Amino acid sequence: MVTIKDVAKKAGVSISTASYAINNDPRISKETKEKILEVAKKLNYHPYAAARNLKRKRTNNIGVFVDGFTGPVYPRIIEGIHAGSRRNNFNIIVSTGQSAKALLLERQVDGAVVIDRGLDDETLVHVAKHGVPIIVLDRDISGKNIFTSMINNEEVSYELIVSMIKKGYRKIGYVAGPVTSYDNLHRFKGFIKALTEYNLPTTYYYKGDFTKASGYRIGKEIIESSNDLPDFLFCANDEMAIGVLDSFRELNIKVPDDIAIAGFDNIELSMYCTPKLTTVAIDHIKWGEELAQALVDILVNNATTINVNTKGKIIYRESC
Amino acid sequence: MVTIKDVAKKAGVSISTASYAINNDPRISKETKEKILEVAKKLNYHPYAAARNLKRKRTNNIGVFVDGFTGPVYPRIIEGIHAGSRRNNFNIIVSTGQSAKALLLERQVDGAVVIDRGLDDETLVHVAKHGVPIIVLDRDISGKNIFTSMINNEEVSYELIVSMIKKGYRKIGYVAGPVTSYDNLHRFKGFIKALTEYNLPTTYYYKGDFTKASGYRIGKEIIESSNDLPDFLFCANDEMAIGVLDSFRELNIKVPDDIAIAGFDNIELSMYCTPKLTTVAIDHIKWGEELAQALVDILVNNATTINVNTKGKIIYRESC
DNA sequence: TTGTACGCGTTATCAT
DNA sequence: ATGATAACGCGTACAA
Repeated sequence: MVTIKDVAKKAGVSISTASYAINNDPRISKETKEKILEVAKKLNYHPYAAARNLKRKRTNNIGVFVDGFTGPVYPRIIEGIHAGSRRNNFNIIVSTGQSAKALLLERQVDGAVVIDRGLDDETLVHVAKHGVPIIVLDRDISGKNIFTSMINNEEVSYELIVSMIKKGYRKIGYVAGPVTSYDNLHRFKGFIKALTEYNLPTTYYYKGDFTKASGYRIGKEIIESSNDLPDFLFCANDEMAIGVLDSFRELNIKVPDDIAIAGFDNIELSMYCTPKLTTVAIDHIKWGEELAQALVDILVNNATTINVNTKGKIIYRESC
Repeated sequence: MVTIKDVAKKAGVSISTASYAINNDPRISKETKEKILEVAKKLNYHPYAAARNLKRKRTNNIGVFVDGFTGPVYPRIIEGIHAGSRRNNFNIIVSTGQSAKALLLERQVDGAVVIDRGLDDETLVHVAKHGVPIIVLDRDISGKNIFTSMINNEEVSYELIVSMIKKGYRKIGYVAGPVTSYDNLHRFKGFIKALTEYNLPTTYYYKGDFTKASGYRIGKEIIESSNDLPDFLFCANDEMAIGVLDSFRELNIKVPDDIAIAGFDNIELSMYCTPKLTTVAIDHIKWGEELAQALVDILVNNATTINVNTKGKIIYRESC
């Protein structure tokens, strides 16, 4: 392994001089600096992260911790975070599950964006308290050095429901995500607010878990086990909406004529399913960029608050 | 920050005893070990990765470096790699672009799976030579400590084309991915082999780049700028096939009646587009698991070869 | 079974 | 402008 020692020796300077040159310290003369950098290049020297991190007590890595890598939403947020991080010379490390926990606990990242329900509150609070700032998405948790960023779920859901009420729908149902999801919770609040305001029944409630499979199951159940059908279903995300669509197609329920449907997220599939899905669009990439910038501000500029909130935009298509 | 020193002091033992206990060294008595672990737990001690890595000269991290996080294929491979890594107590670090390069060069990973055209051969060869084993996918590159894993692209493509020839298709076209792609190259070879064998013209060739947009463009061009149309189009991946489908729909070309289409990858969308796409299924998750296992074998068991190849399976649907 | 002491590669303080 | 050296936290060879 080629170390800074080798560079120093070959360049005929001391180790500290080599280090200064490599780290752009101004007190090194131009010529020696150039000489050293040239040697470093020739030897293909790269600082050894483990040693540098140990000494500096930071890594220049930002962690992005997600539930999983599949799915239509996370990849886009990550893409954005990557762009924002690189602009600030931070590397991004994406991980999940136990890997993510280890990376956090053993301090292989300086800060993190967490969209991973699998990472327990206790761990997050602990590492945050000890100096690793954390931004959580879709989660209600607070503590020193923990920040949250959200979508205006409640407002936009409310707006969507009201617009459907004005179109004449009266028996409006909600296909819910997991109760642990902040997003789900606030979409539901908007839904309830609209129905309450218009004195409509709130009994059409179906419990899913954000997966297409749960939507499919719910679609079947609604049709097969009840004769009081809703006329419009607001699904807490697109994937469930598409699952419902699948089951309705099999059961010969016409959308939107028999039952109208809307989703949330504007995933790619929502444009390709039949009928095309009315949904709420989120600019996930831009959101990710802003998240990274906010984290960097905390890390290098000692910012103590963040203000990253993203606005959903309703996109009307064929399903309602 | 709580260090092993704190643990040792609180437990009333020396630093090395604490270290032994934490690392399961057999020479520590059961009671002292339990005592130490208890104290570590209470203090919420976690070894500091930077220090441990520096001393051990390894990180227990496996890097997964991809072109980008979006798209239907990578996330599934990553999911598999994660599962395989965790089984062996390795953490996975997913990254891209400059972040990935830095992570490699500064040795923040012990080994890596690379599916990132942006990482140049030179970098890969260099770090591999210096002891970081690399498995590359969809790429032709060789060197010490560099391994490759592939799909049986050529065979399965050949098989697909032959089956179409037997159905009576004669004017068979190829919608190509980037020429830098090994996958594309071998799918093309299978295509050519079949056509040559059956004495069919190989003039229907269209140059895309694996994106849906390029497929869309090609679809338009084929119809608008030529009066000698192919009767079957084999697309080097599903995304381009779906782009072609989109353009054909707009141009009122019936699939498969006017022109039949097949893709490759069996992405989720291929089941939802109209008509449903005939394609080649790859079990990406299983592939990822095997990749991780192979890398671990190299890392801990000093394996010097790998044998991870995945077989595509043709799935006939409506598009041909 | 446990403790002492050194070294990993780097940065940074202090002296020259 | 440059060099000598201590320190970061951990693991381990060796001594006891």
